[in-house]
Amino acid sequence: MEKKKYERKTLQTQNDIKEALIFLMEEKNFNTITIRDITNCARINRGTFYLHYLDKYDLLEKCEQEILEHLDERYNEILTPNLKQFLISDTPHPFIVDIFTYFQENAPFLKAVLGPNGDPSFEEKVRRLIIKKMFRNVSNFTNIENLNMPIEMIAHFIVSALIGVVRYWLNTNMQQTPKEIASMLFQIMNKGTLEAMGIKKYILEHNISEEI
Amino acid sequence: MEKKKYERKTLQTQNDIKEALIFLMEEKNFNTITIRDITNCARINRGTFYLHYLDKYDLLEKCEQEILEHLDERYNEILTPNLKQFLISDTPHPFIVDIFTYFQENAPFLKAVLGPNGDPSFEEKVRRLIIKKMFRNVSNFTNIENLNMPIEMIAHFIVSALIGVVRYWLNTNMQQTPKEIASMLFQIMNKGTLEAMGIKKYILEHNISEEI
DNA sequence: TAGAAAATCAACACGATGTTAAATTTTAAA
DNA sequence: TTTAAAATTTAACATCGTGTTGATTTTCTA
Repeated sequence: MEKKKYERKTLQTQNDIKEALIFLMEEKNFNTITIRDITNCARINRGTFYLHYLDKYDLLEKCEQEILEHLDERYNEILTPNLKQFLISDTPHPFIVDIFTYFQENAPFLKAVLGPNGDPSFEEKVRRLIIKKMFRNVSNFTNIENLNMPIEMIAHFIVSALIGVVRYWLNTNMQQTPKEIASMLFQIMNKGTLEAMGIKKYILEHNISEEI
Repeated sequence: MEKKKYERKTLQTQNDIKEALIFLMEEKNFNTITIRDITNCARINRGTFYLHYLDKYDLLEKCEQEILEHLDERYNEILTPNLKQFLISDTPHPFIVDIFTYFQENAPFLKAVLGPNGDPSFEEKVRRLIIKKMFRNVSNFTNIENLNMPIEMIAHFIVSALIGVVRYWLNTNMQQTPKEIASMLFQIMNKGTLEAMGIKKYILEHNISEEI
């Protein structure tokens, strides 16, 4: 109680700072953003910034940590779902739908931090988190030893593709619902890319010669 | 002739500077690297740096541009290959093999610039370049209008997955040959991820119940 | 409304930046 | 080997962002 006396004001200031950072990151590179830029944008004194954060990297990391912790908490209870839906339909795994939903809720920050002026170490942290969640039980459903490539490689393939689709989706202003985009993602993953592009079908129908 | 009199020395200095940048980027964040760090590492005077580059961002961009131009030139003559090999075998597209080969040749720089301390705008440029090359003729092999998702989305899926596999490969010190890793990538793309992970087969063999 | 917490303000030392002019070293051609 | 041009070095400079400090003002809430 006594420690949280004035926390409303503090939180307001910290929120102003974070919003200023997100606003600035949408148009200029994080490297070129100065503390003064941030405090001007947040309409606070430059000294105030240092009452809350060590430096701009500390600020960025705390913004990122917030996202990562929410993502982590949000999916700790999700159990391994019905596997059949992977195989017989395009119904996406609810874990993936929730990822898109959460990314949609935090679109401005994530668009900035995953964008060309963003922070590649954040993307790596997201990759690691998702791989941890998605692949924790994978050995229950396949013999890893029998595969002719490392399972980690497939994991990186999937997670990079997932984040790539997220980035595409954010950059095209989220024309699809989270469920729709997750369903599209699942179609590509399950059918393979050639089938998803309709190339297999087209070649059969048009009887394309072997050499072109 | 008269203009290239002393270019050997100039090129040597510029090369020293670039090598110093790559060396430093392997261990510390680009943002935290100073001009003095670079010139100390390259054993040249700090002022000399400014005879060659505007600032460290100019240096980074010129290093990146070199890679991108080589990538671009290298594949301008590659024709659309036999499409059947996409469908009936795991023989990877020579374009993809060449990407891995070129990335292997420039592993130290690419590992650094695609890594967590790297430059996300470079990855975007690589994505754009590869999409341009890979998808220039795609409408010859499928009816884009009939797809139930945007072809650009599939393009971003594929290219992000490709770069994800490249990153995995670089970070695990390239245990596979370019042809091997490209072949693995193609297996995942063509079979789909579930089949590549052996999950379809496992579930059929073990008769796993619908709910778990 | 009084007291405590938070934010502001002004001033400071510090270090990296980018520029300059003069001196020095390196290079390649005569 | 000499020599003139080119490249680099050196030292000095103003500028800017950083992070800190102590005194002051504003804001909140009890």
